[in-house]
Amino acid sequence: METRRNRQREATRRRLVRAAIQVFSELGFGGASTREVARRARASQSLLTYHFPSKELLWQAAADDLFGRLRVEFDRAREMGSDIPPRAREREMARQLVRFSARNPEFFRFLLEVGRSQNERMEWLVDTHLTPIYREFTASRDEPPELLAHVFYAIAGASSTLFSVAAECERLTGLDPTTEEAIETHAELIARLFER
Amino acid sequence: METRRNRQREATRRRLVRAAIQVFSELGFGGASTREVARRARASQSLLTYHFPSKELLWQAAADDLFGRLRVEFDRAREMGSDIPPRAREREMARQLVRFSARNPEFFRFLLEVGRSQNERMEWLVDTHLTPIYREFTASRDEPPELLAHVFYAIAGASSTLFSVAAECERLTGLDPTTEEAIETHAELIARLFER
DNA sequence: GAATTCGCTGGTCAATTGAACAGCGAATTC
DNA sequence: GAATTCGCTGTTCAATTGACCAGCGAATTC
Repeated sequence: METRRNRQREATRRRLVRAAIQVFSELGFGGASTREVARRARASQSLLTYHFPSKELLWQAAADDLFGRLRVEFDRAREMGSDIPPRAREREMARQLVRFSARNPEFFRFLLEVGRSQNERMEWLVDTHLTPIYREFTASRDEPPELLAHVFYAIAGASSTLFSVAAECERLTGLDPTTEEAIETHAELIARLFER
Repeated sequence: METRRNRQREATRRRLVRAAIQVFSELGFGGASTREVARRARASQSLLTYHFPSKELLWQAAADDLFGRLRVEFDRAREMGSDIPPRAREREMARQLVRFSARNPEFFRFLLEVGRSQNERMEWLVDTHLTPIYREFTASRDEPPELLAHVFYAIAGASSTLFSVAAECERLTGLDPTTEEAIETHAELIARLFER
């Protein structure tokens, strides 16, 4: 039911999840504190634990949100690309991936943080969110099967690293990766790199 | 002087730094605790704070060690490649980078963790260690200058991501990135990708 | 319009954190 | 061989952590 309470409730949860995504992606799971998340969402820590009874569940909610965004992007891209020849479609998909990475740098930071070691969060993320994505990837590609994993991580890394370390990149190279120009340049580079 | 005390001292510090690299790369700076580092080095926490008075300094020592390994690799590669034609040399450099990433997955995890946000550690790492490396990179490449940063991070990401998330990759794709075969396959892929 | 639900607050808890401290005792220096 | 250095230990401390709980009061339901 769409009561005023429910609307307010969902708005609050969104604020909390958004803050959680930021803090987790900046500080990692262990480095992030629930109080810092609450602070950024302009909420009390007790409100946070009310909506998300444990840090674990908060992290899962953040992951759900991020993968939801990717899902939206994917579906839109597939729809738009259904009538384009396969060669041009692959190029466009690569471009879209770069643009997604630029708009959601937190996404790959999540993946990189959790994939480092064997732990429950990694297993949950793989089983819940990553496996369906990888399945789609393998189905859309015609590389020999023993190369699929290599290409997958090469594309992912090449597309996202620039945006994942934007602050470092700017200080090191002078390039600000968040500008529209930088994003499109990178998209073009990645698309060229992985064609064929 | 090479006294017995000094030898023991250096051995202990090496043990501590090695453990620190592991823990920092797995849990990030904020997630890592000095007690966990000490535990893995089979030392007491007070011994750790004796050799490295603050967590910050321990982290710097770990970074110094990791960049030292890269420096050794670089120098060796440059030496060996001095009489090879530039085209083949670039290929071999790419291969060496992949092998280094495979043997030192902690290296890029460090970079990715620290580059996420503006903070003192990031600035220290860029100014102390990253800048000289990036300078060498730009000098050895003949891309147009506005592409250099893009290529730099594309190569870095494509080479290292597979090994940075080895645990995740194995669960997701079934491929164990730590095997010799996987490493060489990835090296070949990256070398082909970035040639020309 | 009375009863009840429920989003939210403030306070509290044990556990963990990074750091500091006073001492011990074997290795070194004189 | 006496004096001293110094690598190392055990303990302690204040601060921060994730989680829990008893209530309040406006929105909802009856």
